[in-house]
Amino acid sequence: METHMIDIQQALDLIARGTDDIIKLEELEDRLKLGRPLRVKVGFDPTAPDLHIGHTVIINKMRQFQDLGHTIIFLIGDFTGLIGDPSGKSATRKPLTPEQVRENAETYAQQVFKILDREKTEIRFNSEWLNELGSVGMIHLAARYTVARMLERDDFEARFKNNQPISIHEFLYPLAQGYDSVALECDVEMGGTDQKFNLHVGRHLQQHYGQPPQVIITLPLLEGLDGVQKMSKSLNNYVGITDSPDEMFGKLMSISDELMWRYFDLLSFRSNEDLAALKAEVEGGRNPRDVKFLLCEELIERFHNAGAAVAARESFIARFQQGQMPDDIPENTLETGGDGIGLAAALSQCGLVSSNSEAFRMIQQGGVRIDGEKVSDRTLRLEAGFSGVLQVGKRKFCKAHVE
RNA sequence: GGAGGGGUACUCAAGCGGUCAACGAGGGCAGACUGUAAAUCUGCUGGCUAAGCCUACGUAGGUUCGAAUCCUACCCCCUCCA
Repeated sequence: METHMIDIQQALDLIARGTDDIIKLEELEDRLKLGRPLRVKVGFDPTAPDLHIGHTVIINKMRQFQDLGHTIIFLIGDFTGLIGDPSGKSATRKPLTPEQVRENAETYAQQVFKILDREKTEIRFNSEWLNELGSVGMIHLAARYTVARMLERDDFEARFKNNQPISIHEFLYPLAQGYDSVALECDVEMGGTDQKFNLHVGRHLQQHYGQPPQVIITLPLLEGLDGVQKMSKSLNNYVGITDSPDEMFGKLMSISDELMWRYFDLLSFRSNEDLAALKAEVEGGRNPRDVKFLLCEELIERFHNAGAAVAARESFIARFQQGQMPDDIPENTLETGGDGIGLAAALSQCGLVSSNSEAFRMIQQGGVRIDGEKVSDRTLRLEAGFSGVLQVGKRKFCKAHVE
């Protein structure tokens, strides 16, 4: 491969865009000058195969590396998954069976190749070499790091100071992850900003094993729809990349104006000049809603297609600006043996509320409608032969038939 | 091994014999306003055959007219000392 100085500078600029930190930039430059495809590792947890747009921040970056001719190692942490990344959460993970891991990996692949180039992606599992390592190997590995250094890690330090428990095995997580870099002879490892410590351990271990230390690149974590906590499925503040176009549109429209710009920065492929222009327009009086439409459409186009994006926008406008009912209302037939059914029970059976008690509450609060008409009588019965659209709140609908 | 602290609803966190289906905060849901935004205001936030009843404060018993609150045993968690 012919490489020229100018190409390298361009590559560096592209890689650096949107990153949080690169350690070290000079080393990255040196590696690029080698003129061979670099081995770039990114690790994923095997327990959460449903990717959301927060994950795509890094996946986009992976794609950029591929476009520059480098090799992406999509590492599935099936071994480290037994430990669970100690960052933040304390829930213990249930070990997955090899079949589950394989299934999850397959799901990952389907989703991730909407962005990545399959030809330039190596999918690996870290149980491959970590099982091999054995207890003796693990002890040797553990001997490469000190407790004091381990406690430098922010979340360990905080927990230690606050008398929160830290289990010994949690120390093994960064070591195992770091060893992955040794086993794979990585040139670069990328991760979220919360991964910085783990990535550093990789550098450290590689040096012990006589390898040049990997360059580490951290990327910002995308905030969830609430704009505060990081996007995650468990917090239910995410947009899944397999969400339907309508879902994506609705969820993305619900983010705050401020957050919208963050999403543009991290998710949009628009140029910086483009974004600056949009910002200026909004400041000049353009309705931010319409700019948010652009964001929605770009992302839906990416994960579905252009037609779906337009359709989603139109259905959004019809439904929420003009108050029309959606076309795809689920239907439900309620068997009552001809006696009719109480409204609360009907709502509950249609799955619009989780219990009769909740149904009563919703009725009391004026959140229930039948065919668009607000209902306030909690004792209302739907007689046999009834057929109509039950609605709870603004977005839950069900077409019910009573028999 | 010793000493101490703790286990309360989705989460955090009060309560420490009745007025506790359990303060407060966060989250969530609903209503108003709207751009399904933010902000703000209001209400709700265990279940049921629903003005009544049932199940809930780590588990199992006990004391009491009455317990989340007292007693006993057990389980689990944390800290400190060894």
